[in-house]
Amino acid sequence: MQDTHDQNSREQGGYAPSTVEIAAQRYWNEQRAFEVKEDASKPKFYCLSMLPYPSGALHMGHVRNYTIGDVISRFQRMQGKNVLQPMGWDAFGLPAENAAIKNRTAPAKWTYQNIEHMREQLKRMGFAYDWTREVTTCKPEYYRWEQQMFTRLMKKGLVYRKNSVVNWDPVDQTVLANEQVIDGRGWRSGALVEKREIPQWFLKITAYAQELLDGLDRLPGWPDAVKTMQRNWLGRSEGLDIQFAVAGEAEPLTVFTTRPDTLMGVTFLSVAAEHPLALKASVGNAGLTAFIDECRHGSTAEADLEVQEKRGMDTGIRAIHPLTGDEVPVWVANFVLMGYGTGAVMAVPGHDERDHEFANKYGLPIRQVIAVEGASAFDPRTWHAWYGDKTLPGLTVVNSGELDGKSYREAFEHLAALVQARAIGDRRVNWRIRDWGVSRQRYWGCPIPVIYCPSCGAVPVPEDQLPVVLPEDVEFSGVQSPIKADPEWRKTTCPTCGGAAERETDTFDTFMESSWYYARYTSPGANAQVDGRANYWLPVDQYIGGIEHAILHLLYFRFYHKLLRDEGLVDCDEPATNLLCQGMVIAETYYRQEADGSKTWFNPADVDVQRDERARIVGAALRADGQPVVIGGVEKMAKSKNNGVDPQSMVDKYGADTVRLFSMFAAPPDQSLEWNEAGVEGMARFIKRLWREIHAHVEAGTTVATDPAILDGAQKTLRRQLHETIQKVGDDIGRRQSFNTAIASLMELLNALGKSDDVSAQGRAVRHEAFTAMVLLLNPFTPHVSHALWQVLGHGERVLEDQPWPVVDTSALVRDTLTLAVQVNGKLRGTIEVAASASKEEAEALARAEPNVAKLLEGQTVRKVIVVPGKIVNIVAG
RNA sequence: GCCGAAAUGGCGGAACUGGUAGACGCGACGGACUCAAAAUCCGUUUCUGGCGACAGAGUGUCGGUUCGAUUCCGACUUUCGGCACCA
Repeated sequence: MQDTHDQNSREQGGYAPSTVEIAAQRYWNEQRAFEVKEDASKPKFYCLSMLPYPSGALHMGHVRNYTIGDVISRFQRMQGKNVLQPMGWDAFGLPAENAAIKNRTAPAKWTYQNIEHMREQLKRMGFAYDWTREVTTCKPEYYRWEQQMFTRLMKKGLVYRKNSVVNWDPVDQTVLANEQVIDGRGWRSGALVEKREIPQWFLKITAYAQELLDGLDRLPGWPDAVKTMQRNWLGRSEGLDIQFAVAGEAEPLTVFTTRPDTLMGVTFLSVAAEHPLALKASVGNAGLTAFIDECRHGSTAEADLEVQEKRGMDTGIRAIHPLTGDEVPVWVANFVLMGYGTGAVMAVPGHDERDHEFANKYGLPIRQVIAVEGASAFDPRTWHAWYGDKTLPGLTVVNSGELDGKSYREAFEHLAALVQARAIGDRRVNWRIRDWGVSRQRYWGCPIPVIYCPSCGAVPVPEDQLPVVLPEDVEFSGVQSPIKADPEWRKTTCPTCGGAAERETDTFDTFMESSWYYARYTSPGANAQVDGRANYWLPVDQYIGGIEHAILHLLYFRFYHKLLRDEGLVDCDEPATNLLCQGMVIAETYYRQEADGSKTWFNPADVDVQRDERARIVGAALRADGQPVVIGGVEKMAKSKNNGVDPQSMVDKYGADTVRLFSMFAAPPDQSLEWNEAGVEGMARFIKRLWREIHAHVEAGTTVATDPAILDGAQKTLRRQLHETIQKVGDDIGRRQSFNTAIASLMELLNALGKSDDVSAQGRAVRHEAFTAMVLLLNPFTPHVSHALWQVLGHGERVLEDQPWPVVDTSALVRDTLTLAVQVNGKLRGTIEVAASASKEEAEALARAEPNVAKLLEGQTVRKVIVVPGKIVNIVAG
């Protein structure tokens, strides 16, 4: 069906986006243009965008992500590469369960419907995907290999089960995700959330921590910000384990510290509320029991724990300081986490900021044991940054007996030797990263392939019994997982002894599926997790996704790749050589304050803005009633602020090429992109203009080939701009990934072409050369209109990705003269034209002769002249 | 709180390796075409002063290095992303 916009366009000169786009898409489809096979004769290029969660409809974040990937894919194919660009669905997850409760549908049905719809939307965008490799992670033919890998890792000892803390909703009797805990309460029940320990499965990512850290140095194609965040997340630290004997206990309390040099400043120890010692001390101690119970409330999220008020209580237990033999009290503190290290830390309030705050609050002693040359006086009441900085030059240990006068390193080595000799500790490398907890107490996920046998324990499901299939046709209320509620599903027999046994009813973290999908795309239909084709395509040459995945997904992705490698399934060490993290898509928000204090949010599409005489926005009004609305600022597109712009409506109105072009033009890929419909119209104008200019050019008759030898000055200048543009667009896409400036230079070229009205044979020849190149240069961004205009230019119907990228004629780039800026004392005072061959002396002479400059130099002494060839002359005078 | 980013005209952004700040687009203003409108085309558009040539100021704030700083260094402010069960 034709929309009105197309009809208008047709009357006005011909560009009808939906006709053009559907025709191009049909042609690609018929040609199977983007299906690829392994081909050893060509360099391969694997371009991968993070797969979407099928939430219902494509949003602008998807459009942006996938347009970047498509631009890079089409560009690389035009460079002669064998390009793989696949797409799939990260189909398990919490939103399907929420939708299921709301709509009374099974999560599977909702998910599959969403996939159908979103696949059509992706196709309408014209992305060059090889759909024969599509992956849907909630299907047994996908997740069975994930289950197989897990059972193999169990046998290798890379999997273990231990107790771990979850958010427990005591009213709904269910585990909550961090997202479902709002201000310490369950989002549905409103009940105060409790921490509860339950047994869960873990993958030993810590066994690969060192390799994950070292590997970052071999990833020059990853952004430094991501590598830095991963380094800090891994958090390698060298320190000592030190044992403190506990009065009346056989077992000592072991703490890990990176600051053994401050050991003499220890005035107490802190343990987590869940620490066995704390629990033991609380028996018969009502106050302590109440405090520990209170620590159980609230969320498990680290951000919440870090900002909560630091609180503690003396357990009454006394530890023995290993150097002095003095008694030091053991406190329970709410900021010590059982999951970190040993769940116990030594407190040095003189030289640790958190301990300092804690000690001042509870009146615990504060001791200075570190001095720094030239630093302020030590005041136990007031924290100064130098107290806790071990890297400062001139740091020496004080008030510490045998350690006095030592540097950080000397004290560290001294104590390392001492604790080793006395067998009360050792050197240890500690990591901040914790093992990956993969158990989820949810239904819509991949079943964990484990069987619990009363006599054999936890047994992996044998490979010939995989997959363990998740039933899809279920009643879902949300109170409990259907496979947990069903007394029959779990019943099975033990693979080892044959006795009655039960299946694990937890499912995997959905990061598990998204950690290896990139490898599965290489091996569609393989009767293994991946097959030999993986080593043709891997590693991924360009990975594209949101910066919000900088740590978790991208670390699990790297970890899982190493697991695949160590299973002998892939050869390389890292999954992706280049990474591009795109920014968010944001939009203006508008609202009205309601009488009850709530806000009603209005979509930007329904609001008009008002401006003052200087074009500044001074207000906004709802189009429907003309009454004012409050401008709420630019924020990430979200349902809660009603500022989402539906890509479908934009494609219907302007066409996919315009939407693609705007999303690549409005901002650099790694920055946030503000959606602005007036800007979209600007892109539509550009495409329409190109369409009109090319049609007008072709209708004016035939052309001859360009003969550079006989061009006049204006023709040479235009052709130089053309070849400068070819050079810039190739460099901007291929090296800089600066798509917005590539498009800007194409707009400048069209502006220049529009200004020339040279109808001579060579004038038309240069225009023809320029239009032909432009259609190819624009093809990665606007493939549909390029497909149509290529035929208009008389080149026949082609898959343009098989046309070679335009080649720069370097002889066309030569300039006879250059413009230099002339500064006096660093301030611009004029410009001069110099011959390209001019010497520094000639440039300086011309600069001094420039009238404005000469006037300023009158009566001044020239002290120095700096000439930067081709750029600037700076005359320092006074 | 910790880790990582970002800040430039009325707005989105450009300036790639320290060398003419504001390319390109939007918006606004003026004009052409039109009976009129839409569409299209042309021109102006950082701020202040000046008829003008031009002068002064200017890239979040404060300070530094340099002949020259949006770019490098130090301190700070604000906003955004992540913080392990949202994906």
